[in-house]
Amino acid sequence: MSELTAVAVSVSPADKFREYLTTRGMRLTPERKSVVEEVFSSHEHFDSDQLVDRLSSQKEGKRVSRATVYRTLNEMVEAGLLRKVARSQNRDVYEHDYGYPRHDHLICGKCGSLTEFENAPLAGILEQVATQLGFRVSGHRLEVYGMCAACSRPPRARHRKLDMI
Amino acid sequence: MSELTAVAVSVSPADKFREYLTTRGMRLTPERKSVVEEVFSSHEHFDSDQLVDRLSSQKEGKRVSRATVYRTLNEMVEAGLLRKVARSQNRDVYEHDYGYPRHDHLICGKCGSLTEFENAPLAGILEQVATQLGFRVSGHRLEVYGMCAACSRPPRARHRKLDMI
DNA sequence: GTTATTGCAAACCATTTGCAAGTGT
DNA sequence: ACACTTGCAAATGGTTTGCAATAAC
Repeated sequence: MSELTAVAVSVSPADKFREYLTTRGMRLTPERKSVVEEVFSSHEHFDSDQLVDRLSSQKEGKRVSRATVYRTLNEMVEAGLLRKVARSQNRDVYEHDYGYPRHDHLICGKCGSLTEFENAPLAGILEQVATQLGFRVSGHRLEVYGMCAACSRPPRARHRKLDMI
Repeated sequence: MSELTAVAVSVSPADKFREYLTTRGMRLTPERKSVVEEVFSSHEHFDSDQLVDRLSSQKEGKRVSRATVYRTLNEMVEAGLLRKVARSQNRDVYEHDYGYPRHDHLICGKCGSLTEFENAPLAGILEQVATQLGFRVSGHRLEVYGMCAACSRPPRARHRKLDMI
């Protein structure tokens, strides 16, 4: 078993961030560390405001100013740790882009739930289309709108066809 | 040949808008008419600012205040005439949603330009994925990010130096 | 020391809104 | 008269930025 592999998968978001910061002559300060750790403590989507709240309710000196949160989030996007996934209620929404597989979303118009899915052929199609138009792809965002399984199901027991005869 | 068909396709955006406005007890004022007509005078994507400019440079009394442009654009989205297609340079970008085929976009991260494309297999894939997850699709939004042909080209190549000798 | 970084408050900026004056019926 | 509209200017609200104080190297 390769040690390299073990090492590769064990690079924490904070380490990955430090790596990126170093190449830009920047440091992984306590504030930035707090932000990265808080962000990667849960896989939920979030916006800047929610993150500031979560950082405010921390025990001790973990508080980080709103300005620094914004600045750090931008750096994390640049570093490939986060991705702006959508705009909801006039706010940027982020999700993990590191240690998490690429995926797209089914968005239920009724209950608002997000369902993630992966589809390999998709990327191929996009690449092909883009190439034809001389466009260099760096990423994409795909949101499929409709109604999720739960919301499609009638609230009560389903009507069995036989009952209708 | 059916007259009904002829009538159906001849409904102008302005008429469609008036129809919608009427159902809400609103009127197709000269200002609103100017906006609709300017918007549908070209198939290009546009943002509010560009539209205000276009309306300002009109000959006579066609000028419409910024506030009214914003208000009217929102109504047109509600009426199904326009669609907010993306956010570019921190601005909402609109495109025709009436009398125009469905398509997706390549978005250049450098110059912000939008390129449209149509791809039939795409819808099939989405339908298939969704079905597997019990999701009923009603629509989607796909934005492909990257760099457009013009921006990928080295700066020199853009203006041909030979012409300047 | 020098350079990066933080927090605060102010600035930004696209979009929205309150309101008084105007317009069509 | 009445209800809808407009344009102006002011407000909103998420995000960015200038700057002086602070911390890491």
